Amino acid sequence: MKEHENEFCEINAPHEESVKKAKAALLDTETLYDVAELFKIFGDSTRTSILATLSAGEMCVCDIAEVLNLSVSAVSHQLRILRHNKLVKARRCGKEVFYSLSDDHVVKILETATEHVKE
Amino acid sequence: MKEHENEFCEINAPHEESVKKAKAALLDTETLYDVAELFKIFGDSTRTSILATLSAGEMCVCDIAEVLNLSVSAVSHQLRILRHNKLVKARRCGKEVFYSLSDDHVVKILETATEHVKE
DNA sequence: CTCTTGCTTGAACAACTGTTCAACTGTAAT
DNA sequence: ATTACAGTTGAACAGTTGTTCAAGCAAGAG
Repeated sequence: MKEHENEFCEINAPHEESVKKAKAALLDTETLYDVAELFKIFGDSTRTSILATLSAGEMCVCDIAEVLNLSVSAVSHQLRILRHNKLVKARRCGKEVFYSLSDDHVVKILETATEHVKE
Repeated sequence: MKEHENEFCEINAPHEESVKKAKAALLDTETLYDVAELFKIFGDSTRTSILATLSAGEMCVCDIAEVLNLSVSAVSHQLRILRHNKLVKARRCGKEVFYSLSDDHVVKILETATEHVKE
């Protein structure tokens, strides 16, 4: 990110205009970073599986692990990430902790992507 | 993924039903994997930046690098990934290679996520 | 209190990812 | 043919990520 100062396309002017336009239209770095960060959360099949499972309704950690054939620890670790990113919310009830989707957006995003994948 | 065979919630029946229901409603593993795979592509700020840049129109590698202040090599590597996942398409014109979004879906997905991030 | 169960957490480790660097290909101009 | 430029590619490296394991915490039962 430092030694390409002189690497302009030296061919023609149209490029300069194009570059200028693109730079102006570009979202701010922070927003792009946040968007990528959001996608990163969805970019793991364990997490998407957990989210898909929770779209059927509230469920405790142990049952999620059972449904997905994962260790309780692995599920808990991923739920922590989902929790911190406000994609799921937790509700303690005695010894159990029930998790559910914190937002309808989540379902929508998943559905859209699923459609896209299925073509 | 092997020593949690006996880790059922041993409290009550409702859980069993819940588990059964969730298992039935769950998308097949392959679809979930593909969805996660798609999100993984979007889950890197360099790639989302490239896609956002290309949403302004066709552009050559050198110019993308210029807009985003990245090395040509780094951009090329990421474009390769985007190309293989059919998110962008390439068009050679003399010495230059122009890239563009291969699908309006891409823009839509990015826009939706951006809205979500901006709350 | 102690014991058990449901869940969480930190450390360790392996697997993966993105960038850089250097070498290379393809195209056009001299 | 030689040179220059636009872009690609493979290897190497550092940084990140997800799982497992073991230890711990919280809450109800005895």
